Amino acid sequence: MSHDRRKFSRETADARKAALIEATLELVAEKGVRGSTVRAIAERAGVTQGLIRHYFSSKEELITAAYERHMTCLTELTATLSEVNGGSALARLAGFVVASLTPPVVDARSVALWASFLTTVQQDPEMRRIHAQTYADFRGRLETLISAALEEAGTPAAPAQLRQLAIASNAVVDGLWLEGGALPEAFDPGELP
Amino acid sequence: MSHDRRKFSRETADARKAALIEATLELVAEKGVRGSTVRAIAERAGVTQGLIRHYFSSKEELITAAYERHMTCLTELTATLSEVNGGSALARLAGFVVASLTPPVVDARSVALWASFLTTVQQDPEMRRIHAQTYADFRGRLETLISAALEEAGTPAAPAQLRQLAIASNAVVDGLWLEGGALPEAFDPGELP
DNA sequence: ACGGTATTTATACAGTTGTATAACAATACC
DNA sequence: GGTATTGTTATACAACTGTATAAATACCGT
Repeated sequence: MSHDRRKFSRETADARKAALIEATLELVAEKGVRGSTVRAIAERAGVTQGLIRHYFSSKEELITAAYERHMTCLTELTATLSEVNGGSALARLAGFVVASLTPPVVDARSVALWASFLTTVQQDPEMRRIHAQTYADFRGRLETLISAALEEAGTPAAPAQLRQLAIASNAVVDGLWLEGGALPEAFDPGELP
Repeated sequence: MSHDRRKFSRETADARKAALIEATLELVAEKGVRGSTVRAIAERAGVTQGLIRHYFSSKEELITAAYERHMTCLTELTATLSEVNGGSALARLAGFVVASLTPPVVDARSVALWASFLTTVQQDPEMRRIHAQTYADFRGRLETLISAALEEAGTPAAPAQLRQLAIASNAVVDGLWLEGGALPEAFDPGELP
């Protein structure tokens, strides 16, 4: 009568962590951070709940890792998508902006994740750190591209001005990204960029 | 040794409900819906947890009521603020849009609430209903103002076109509102409108 | 002043949650 | 093939959460 012990196969640490993180992101997008229980996450990843603690020392650490993965994936995705149109510095800058305002970067799930993580970011210092770091990375890439484009145009800018330009561009892109993801039906394809 | 029973004063049903709803909104903005426990809400409202069930049949009903209150307050606030500049229909329309894109309507807490409620709205039919209703109300006011402004300009529009105009305006306002509240430091005062 | 009412508090309870630990078994290694 | 390693499961536990109910007390009408 004792329950049969469930079959399983061993996976590499990286594969398991990735599966757990992906399951976490799916669930957080649907139910929020507090609604994503370790049991539900484990079930979606196809494992039992105890395994989470084998790879992450706490739920908080898993959430943190998932947030970091999501954010870095977003900027890497836009960077990769923008690389296809090489050519002039201006074209590369334009490609980066367009990529960041086009699916799959602009995406309802990503905005749902943004919303779900917002509260946690406001309250947890480690989440704040990751937020600041990933934003700085994205803005840094933007700044580099802007700098190259301005030099190419023969109108190079001072570092302080560059920084301001990057901040402003980042704000516009962020806002439009949020808007596009939150109200997907409100825009024709290509209208956002 | 038995704990002294805490003193209390009776309040009207409306006052208590309002206090409980305000406490709920504060907490939801800080900790999210699931992070806002009935005990924490009651404590912030200065009562004990049992009282919540005396005025709301469940936590879900309280959350629902708080969401509805927040949304209707937002549109009533913009409507009130826009009424000061009466005059031409165009001026009233402009006032409405400007009010919806200016503090205190544009506000970090409101966006935090938007984010916190998003997951619940996606999952709970009653929350969805309230969402649809309050959005329809806001867009309806917008449509009325647009209609009046167009008639005033001598270029009245057909109902179908009016509807489309209202939808588009609503999307732009929503997006900018979200942007202004989420990235408050990114804009100079008055830049958003 | 005083009893009745119903607002408010206090307490209890079952289900869920994150965490901790022991038991088991899939795989690598010899 | 047998065995050690450790990835994985199963189980336990205390804290927390929403809900339910009984007891108490502030206030209104008389």
